[in-house]
Amino acid sequence: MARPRQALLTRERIVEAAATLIDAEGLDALSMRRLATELGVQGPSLYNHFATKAEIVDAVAESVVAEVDIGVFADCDWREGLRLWAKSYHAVLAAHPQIIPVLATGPGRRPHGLAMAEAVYGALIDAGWSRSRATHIGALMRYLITGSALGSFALGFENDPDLYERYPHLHRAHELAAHRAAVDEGAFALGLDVLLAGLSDHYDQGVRR
Amino acid sequence: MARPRQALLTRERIVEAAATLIDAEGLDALSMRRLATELGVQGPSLYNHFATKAEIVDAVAESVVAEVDIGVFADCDWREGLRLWAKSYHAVLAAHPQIIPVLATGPGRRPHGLAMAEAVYGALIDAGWSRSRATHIGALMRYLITGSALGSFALGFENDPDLYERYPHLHRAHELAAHRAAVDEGAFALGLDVLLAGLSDHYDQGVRR
DNA sequence: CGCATAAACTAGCGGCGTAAGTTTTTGCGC
DNA sequence: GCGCAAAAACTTACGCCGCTAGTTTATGCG
Repeated sequence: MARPRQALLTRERIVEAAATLIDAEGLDALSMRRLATELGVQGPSLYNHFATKAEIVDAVAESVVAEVDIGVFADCDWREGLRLWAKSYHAVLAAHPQIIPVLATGPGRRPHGLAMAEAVYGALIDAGWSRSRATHIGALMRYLITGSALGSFALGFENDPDLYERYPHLHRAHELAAHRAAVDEGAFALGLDVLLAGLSDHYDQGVRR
Repeated sequence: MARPRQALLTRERIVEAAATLIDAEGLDALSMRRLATELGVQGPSLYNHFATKAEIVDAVAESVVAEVDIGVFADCDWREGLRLWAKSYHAVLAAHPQIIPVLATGPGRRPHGLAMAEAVYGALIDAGWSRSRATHIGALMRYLITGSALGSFALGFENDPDLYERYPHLHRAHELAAHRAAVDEGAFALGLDVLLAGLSDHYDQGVRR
């Protein structure tokens, strides 16, 4: 086949297929040949639309970030805005767990990522926080959100009681594996409450820098 | 060469070389052939000592975790113990940034990882926190520590002023790239202070579950 | 109508993790 | 002291991978 009368691929179709594949089978399952097959095409044809595989993965990450609701900062207290945004972000990551490592480590210099940073940072600045404090608070929220999403804590415990015999306090740790999601939810909720309450105290006492 | 009179490889030598390679050139630079070359040996010989590449990476991660000081919980308040442990963990990650993605996402079912979990969880239980709260607090600290170490926040901003023209609050964001380490340090310090202060309040008010 | 461009193709390079089978040395049981 | 299994290196090779190069053909603009 040479050039078809109607283009088989578009950037949108590629990103969509890649996102579906990643969601269903994980990051490792995404290869250029596999993705192309999924689209009814030969591997290298993808390079007519994206320069590298990393660009495709980036675009998938961007499409996920785009799902986060950043309209929540309008007309509400910065505390409430942060809380709603964090919950929205958290929910989006929970819906797309396989892409989280990319979001946790990757850049994010694409429009939606920047728009989100702008919204968070802007809300904090508008509330009266200093530029450096706003930056720190934004980063902090990210640590909490992506960290709980990575779910690495409970994930580390295998469902094997024998493993923990030597560690008295961990003798029930194997039960954690079954409750991984609940642990991360609980830790996330606790972290969100404690952080917002603490920052709120600083704010009310005028410590904004 | 068949079997040499003196074994060329040991698990220790392999892990050490892998750690050095990862620290110096990153996770992507670690391939079985490259690592073997570094050890003066052919690629597949490594499989006489480790079953898979993942096992080697795991062992490197374990050797990094082993550097964290978990003796800090002895004879001190849980708050001070957590703070000292967090700072030690943070410092270790800062010294080995390339391995952080593995620690942030990976299991951790090896002795040193378990010993660390035991120490943290045990200290919280001994202080009177409920099992579920102790679990949540441990997870929360991990989010903060690994999140700030991943340094993904400031990393996302390229040193290109033009990029931010459309985002009024981000017009100085490009400066962040140069201060990535400082941002993560600041956010980590803020997070540690706020979290410990907040948890301390809960504790003093008897809210331990 | 002509032609640059776009979008598919095929072929192939170098690298990857790892499996299989070979050779030689070691060290233990008889 | 000897025989032989296990250990530890080797070579070869398979099937992936990301990506490059060059080819073909349809499209759409001047």
